[in-house]
Amino acid sequence: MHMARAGLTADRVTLAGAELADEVGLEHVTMSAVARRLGVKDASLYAHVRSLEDLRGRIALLAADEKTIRIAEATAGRAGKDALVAYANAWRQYAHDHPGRYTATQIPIQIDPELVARAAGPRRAVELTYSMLRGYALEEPDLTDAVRLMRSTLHGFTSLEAAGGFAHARPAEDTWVRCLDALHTLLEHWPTHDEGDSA
Amino acid sequence: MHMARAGLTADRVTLAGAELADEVGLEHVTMSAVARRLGVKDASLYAHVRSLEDLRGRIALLAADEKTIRIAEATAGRAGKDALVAYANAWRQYAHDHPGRYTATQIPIQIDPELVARAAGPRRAVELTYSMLRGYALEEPDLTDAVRLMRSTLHGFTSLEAAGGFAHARPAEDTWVRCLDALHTLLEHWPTHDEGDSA
DNA sequence: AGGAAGAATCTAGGGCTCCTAGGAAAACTC
DNA sequence: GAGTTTTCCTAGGAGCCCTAGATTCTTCCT
Repeated sequence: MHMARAGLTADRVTLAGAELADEVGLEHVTMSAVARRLGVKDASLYAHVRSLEDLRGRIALLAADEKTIRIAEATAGRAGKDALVAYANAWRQYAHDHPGRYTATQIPIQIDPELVARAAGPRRAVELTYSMLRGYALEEPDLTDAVRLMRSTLHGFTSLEAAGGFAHARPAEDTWVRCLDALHTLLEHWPTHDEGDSA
Repeated sequence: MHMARAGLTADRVTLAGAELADEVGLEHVTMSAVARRLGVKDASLYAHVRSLEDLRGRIALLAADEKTIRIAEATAGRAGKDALVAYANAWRQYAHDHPGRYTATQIPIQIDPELVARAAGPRRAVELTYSMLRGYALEEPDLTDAVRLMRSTLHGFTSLEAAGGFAHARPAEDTWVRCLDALHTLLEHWPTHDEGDSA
């Protein structure tokens, strides 16, 4: 008699937490709530996950992996502005589809280093940005700066959009398209260094 | 005998919460912690603040006000790239000086509307961006798009920087300066619409 | 098949948090 | 100085995080 095993595992717990985050917001992802969703007592989760903070970190890494995969698929075989647009749209779409997971991405890094080492997501994400920008003729350190600008703008836009930062006057979608245009032309005409600040 | 009155008020509670947020992080701002810092029992706070969520909202509005004031002071009497740089530096500096308050800014809006109406911060912030960008020859709707791009990039950069998103290879400071250059030239050569997508 | 070893889950409980209800004490008003 | 209002308190319920130790399920060995 009695219940069959729930078949928990660190990954299943993380997934349940991620789903919950998308549904009710990351701040409402609690041990008890995840346990309830899995039909299990909260104490049972601690065999698979060290703490709530650990769980949040795992959700963040899961999100980073998923987002990276989406971007990789979207940009595969594309170059130039095509690649830029595909990259950016995949980023934004992921944030829309998985708002809870995406906000997990933003938490200041306090994740088990061993776990981070095993997750390829964040590292590959940066690499993808680099290779996507290789279509534009940028040399280091301009390339690094461009990568950072790129990531800042995409993150800032999706983040502000999710927080309701854009008043309704003009559709965010239209602004998005124009911003991508702007970024593209900016990357094509990246201001070179020796102008005004060198002796 | 007994204690003298603590002299609490909604603003004093909010300020204590804001200070605590800067010291230990917004997620550790609890009713009990704020009460302890004020030398008071946690139940006493509920005479001034509706709930923890309400308190967080008040901290967010306080931060928005303060940030706006700093930006206004920094850009006063400046124009063009001067104004742009002053604006951006004030933004970033505020995030550095008050990390807890700044992250409060990012919480999805769920603040008492009556409170929001009384706080001029967020509205003035957008107005300031508009007037700062008037130096560049932009017409609507390009102006709105530029404002949004501007805010997205600044928010994204400071947010990623605070989260440790920039590996140590190149100093974030250098990238920052170059990004402002890039934004400036972008605003001067904002891509006009009728190119490629109109019939 | 029987039983030992190991893993997964549960029960019990401590400490902390948010928040409410109602009482005591200070400050203000006249 | 008495009454009113405001400020702060004590008391307590409900929920959450997490630990310790018991219990049940699986697996695997012989």
